[in-house]
Amino acid sequence: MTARAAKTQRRTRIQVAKEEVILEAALDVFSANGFRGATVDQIAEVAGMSKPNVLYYFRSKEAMFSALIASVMDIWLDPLRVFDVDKDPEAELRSYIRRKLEMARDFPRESRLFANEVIQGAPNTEAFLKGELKDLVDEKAKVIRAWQKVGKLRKVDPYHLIFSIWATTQHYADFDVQVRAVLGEGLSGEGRFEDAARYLEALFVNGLIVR
Amino acid sequence: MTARAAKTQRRTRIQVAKEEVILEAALDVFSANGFRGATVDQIAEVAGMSKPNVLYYFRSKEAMFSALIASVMDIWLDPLRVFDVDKDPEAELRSYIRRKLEMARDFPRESRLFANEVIQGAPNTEAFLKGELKDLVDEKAKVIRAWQKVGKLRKVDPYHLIFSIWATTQHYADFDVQVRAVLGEGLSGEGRFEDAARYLEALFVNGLIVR
DNA sequence: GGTGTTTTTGACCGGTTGGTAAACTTTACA
DNA sequence: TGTAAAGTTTACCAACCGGTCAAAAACACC
Repeated sequence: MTARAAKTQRRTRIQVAKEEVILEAALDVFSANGFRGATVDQIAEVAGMSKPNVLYYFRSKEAMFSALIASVMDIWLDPLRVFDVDKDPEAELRSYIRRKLEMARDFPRESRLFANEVIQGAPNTEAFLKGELKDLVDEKAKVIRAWQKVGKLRKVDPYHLIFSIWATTQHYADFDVQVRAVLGEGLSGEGRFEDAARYLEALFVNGLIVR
Repeated sequence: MTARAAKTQRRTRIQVAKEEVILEAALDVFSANGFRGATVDQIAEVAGMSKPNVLYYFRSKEAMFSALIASVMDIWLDPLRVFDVDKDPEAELRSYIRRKLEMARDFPRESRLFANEVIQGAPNTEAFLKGELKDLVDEKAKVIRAWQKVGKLRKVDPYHLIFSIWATTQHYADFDVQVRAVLGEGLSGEGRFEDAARYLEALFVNGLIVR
C-alpha cells in the first residue's frame, strides 16, 4: 500500500514523522518565496531527502501547500476565539493585541505564508475566508457591539477595529525586513517586541492626542 | 542603434510609449504573482506584444522589475514628506491617514508589489529601506518628538507610530480579498473607504476606551 | 522610390521545473 | 528468517522559462 492511498487509513509512524519534516521544510520555503517561487527540490533539500521521496508523501507541490495552509488556518483563528463579552473590554483588547503580537514573533513564517497567499488573491483560501473566518468575525463583532452598548467602548466600526489589530500586529512578521531596516539593528528582538506591545496597547486604549 | 544603448541618449516617442505600456502590464503581473510567479510571456500578453519585443525594450525580467520598484518607491515616500512640525499634530495625523488610505484605494497594485517584495525579504530593495526610507523616518520621528515635547501628542514611540499607520492603511490594499470576504459584497468600494477612514481617524486620535 | 535605422517576430536554445517509472533497500511481522 | 509491504533512489521526461538570433517589417528621411 502506498502512502497516498493510506491517507484515509491509519498512518505509520514513519509517515507521520516524515510528513512533519516535509511540512516544516515546506513552510520554510513557501513562506520565503511564495508558492510559485518555491521549488520541490528546495523543499526536498531543506527536508534532507530526495525530491521523489518528498513526492512519495505528498502527491504534488500543491498538496503540500494546501496541507500547510489548512494547518496554519487553525492556529490563525485561535486568539480571536477567546474574546468574551463578560470580560472587561480594555483587558480583552490588551490581551488580544499581546497574543497576536506574540504570534507574529513566534510564528513569522506562518504569518508570511498567509500574507503571501492573501496578497496574491487567496486562490486556495477563498472558502476559508468567506466561511469560517467571516463567521467568527461576525460573532465577535457582536461582542464588540455589546461592549459599546454598555458604554465601555467607543462606538467605532467593529470590523475595522478587528482589521486594524490584525494589520498592526502581523506587520511585525510580514514586514520584518522593513521594520529592522528602519529601526536599525541596535535593539534586540525582545526589546523590539516590548516596545511594539507597549505602543500598540497605548494606541488602542488611549489614542495619540492629548485632550 | 538599439533601444538599450539608446537609454543614455534621447529616447524616441515610440520607446517612451512602449516602455510605459510594458511597465503597466508588468505592474499588473508582478503585483498579482510576485517576481518569480510572473513570466515574461504573461507580461507580453497583457502588453499586447511578443516576448522578444518586450525584451527589446527591457533587457531582462529583472530590469522591468527594478524599473517598476524604483518608480513605486518615489510615490511611496511622498505622503510622509509633508509632515510639518509647525502644523497641528491632530490635523497632520488625520490628513496623513487619509492620504495613505487614498493611495491604498487608488494604487493597490503598487502597494501589493511592494508588499510582495518586502515579505520575501526585499532582495531588490534593501538599499532603499536602509537609506532613503530610514532617513526620512528618522527625520519625521523628530517632528513627532517635537509635538510630544509641547504636550500635543502622547509620549509613544514615534517609529511604531509610523509603522501602525502604514500597517493599517496598506492593509486595505494588500489584504483586499480578505477584507471583502469578511465584510461581504454589500458595501461599495467608496462606502468601505469612508468607513475605514472614519474608523482609523477615531482610533489614532481617541483610542477605543471610554474614560 | 531608395536607403539606412528602428521595431517586430518566429524559431530556437539551454536550463529548470514538477512529476513519473522502475528498480532497489529497508521495515514490519508471521 | 522469510516475505510482502513500505520507503527510497537513480534516471528520466515533457512542459515551461528567460533569453538570443537572424531575418523580416515598419519607419524616417532624402
